Amino acid sequence: MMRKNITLKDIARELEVSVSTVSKALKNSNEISRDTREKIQAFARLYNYKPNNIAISLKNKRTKNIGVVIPDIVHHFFTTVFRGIEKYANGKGYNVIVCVSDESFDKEVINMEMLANGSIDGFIMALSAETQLRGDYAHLRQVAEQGIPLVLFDRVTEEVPCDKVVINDEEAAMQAVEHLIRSGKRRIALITNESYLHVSAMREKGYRRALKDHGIPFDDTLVLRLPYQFEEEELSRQFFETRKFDAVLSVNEIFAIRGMRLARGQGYRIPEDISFIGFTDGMLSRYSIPTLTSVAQHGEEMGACAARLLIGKVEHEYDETDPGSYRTEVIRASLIERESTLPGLPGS
Amino acid sequence: MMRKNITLKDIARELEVSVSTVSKALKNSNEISRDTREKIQAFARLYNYKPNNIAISLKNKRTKNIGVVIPDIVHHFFTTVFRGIEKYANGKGYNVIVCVSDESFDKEVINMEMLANGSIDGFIMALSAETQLRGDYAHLRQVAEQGIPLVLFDRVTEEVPCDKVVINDEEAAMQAVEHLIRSGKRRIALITNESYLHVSAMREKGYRRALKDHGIPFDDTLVLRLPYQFEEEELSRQFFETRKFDAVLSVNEIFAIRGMRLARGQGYRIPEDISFIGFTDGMLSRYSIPTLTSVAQHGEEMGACAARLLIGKVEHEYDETDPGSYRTEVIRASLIERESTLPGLPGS
DNA sequence: AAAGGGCACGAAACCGTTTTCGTGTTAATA
DNA sequence: TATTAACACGAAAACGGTTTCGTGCCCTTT
Repeated sequence: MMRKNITLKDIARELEVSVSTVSKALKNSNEISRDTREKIQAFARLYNYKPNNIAISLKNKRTKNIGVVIPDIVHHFFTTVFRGIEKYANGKGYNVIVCVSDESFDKEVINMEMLANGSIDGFIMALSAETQLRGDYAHLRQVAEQGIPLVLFDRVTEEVPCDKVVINDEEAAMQAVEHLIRSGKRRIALITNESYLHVSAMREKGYRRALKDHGIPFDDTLVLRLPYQFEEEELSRQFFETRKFDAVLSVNEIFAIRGMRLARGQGYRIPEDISFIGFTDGMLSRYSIPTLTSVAQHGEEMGACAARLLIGKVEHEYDETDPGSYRTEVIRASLIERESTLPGLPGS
Repeated sequence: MMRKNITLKDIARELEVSVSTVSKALKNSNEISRDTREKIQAFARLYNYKPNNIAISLKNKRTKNIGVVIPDIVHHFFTTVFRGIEKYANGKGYNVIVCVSDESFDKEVINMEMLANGSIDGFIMALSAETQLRGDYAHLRQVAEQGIPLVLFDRVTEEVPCDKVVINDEEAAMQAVEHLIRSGKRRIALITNESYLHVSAMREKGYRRALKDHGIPFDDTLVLRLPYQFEEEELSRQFFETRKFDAVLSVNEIFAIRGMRLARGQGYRIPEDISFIGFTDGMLSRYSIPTLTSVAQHGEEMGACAARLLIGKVEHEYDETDPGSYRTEVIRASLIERESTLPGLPGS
């Protein structure tokens, strides 16, 4: 006895009034007499009337959906951001459609096209690695031209004019390195990925600047560049065996954790012999042995911020050709000190 | 110069034909002459015509969206399942709308109602803790009555007739305990959460059965029940200080990792003095020290299976009053052996 | 030459709302 | 009593498609 959802027309027929009357009555329009209103509302309640979202969307060209396109969902940072987005959006009555680009340019394009034809009111995205590598942002510009608001977070590019939410990567890396220097370390290694990721480049920049500011020469042999999320044990092993350093800054959590394991395996004490700091304060940092000092990115805050910017654009008019109407919000990272570093000197 | 998306009507006006002709031409209907078809198609391509998804949804009462309601998104297992759902659904041309219930009954209800009015073609859900605690499934039944297909995974209930995807929790727990027993352990502790979660209850059942099958008496003092995701260090500490055991089975990863840390803190060697096995094979299991033997739940497979079942129901007629039309798929868990357990005796 | 049959296209209904613009009735005003 | 305003409601268009059912025209057939 599957009772299909009841429509305005059904109510109108049953109560022998017109659909327009029903529609108005349900919105409590005082164009309709008190009597009729109450009768219609009672009937609607009785039969559990719920307006059809699709029809409403078609009518007012607003779906109350926002599209989120991210490179990966099984990833602590992205899910944290997503939580922030979802919470804020839900509070504003929006639903969230997620598409995963899997770090692939093509999937990113396809996903955006699927959604850009009426399914959503705006996009929140982090660019896939491949997209950043190719530097092809035509699909983003096209969406912008259609008048669909777009907010980029974390994995952003300067080549597309839109709202952005980033962390102060360069500064955060600097501060992390300075923290190491203050605790007496001088030979500081960097573990990063092949640098087509904008964020990695920024972090490396901060790393170099901190060294320079403290008169420590940059040594390229102390930089280990690993393929993205590829378990290249051999490269790392060699690095830890042949290079001498007393601290490590890693652009992500995994590389740091794997580094710590290798270092311990080779008999180093952490943090006495080698200190470690990683970016992305996830589960691993909190539960590793030793626990990992890390740069917290406040993903939930980023997500909420991105959603706020997007919904602002969706609900209010703006001139999308005016670069001045776009904001870039910086969510400041903070260093969470744990066992993998020595405390800095007091008074700093 | 925001050029809005072009519509059938625009094309029709420009080419001086009717909308129906345009519609048919674009679908390559041979009701339309070759000439006209080509002209219209060329024009459409030139102006980058894309049909409006919302209009299509309204017309054929199919949104090609599926709704996923899960208790938490910053959670390795759920995101893994989600990835499976997303991949399969995307392959079939579906988009996925995610709502997070935050383990709250009310949010679960509200989210479902938001989506049930035309936004989606079907639901995939894992029940919130609070919903299971209350045992109130009216919102699920209501959705089913509306003819909206529903698939439950992992956090399921027998009280709602629908498709389900579960793991063989009881059996997997049994096998884990047997693995411990085979490696010579006899006093096996269980760390679980307050058992209104169906899965936890099942795992405890398997734990008990394994003990019984091997003639080991069940000892209630060896069961530690922790509040859900609540960092109750004191309870755990007491447990590890006052009870004597040589192995631990934990219903999740976190409890196991925290247990290992406590045990090591008290001078126990792992796995020689105490072995550990945890459920949910996530990041922590792979990177902890020692690495944690764990029961892998194959989340991605579960997700794909759930999506397959759902889309099957969405696209084909079925009798929702016939219990025989519902399937329960069991995805078998597998034990991943790592450093936290001794290998079982050979030949087993 | 009349009948029949394709062919190529258009009109219109429909999906479920919202919203504008009448319009008939009643009550208040001049 | 005639005018007008307020009131309560309905008709119809609109959102952007799909689909059914005509229908006019031309060509073939008897």
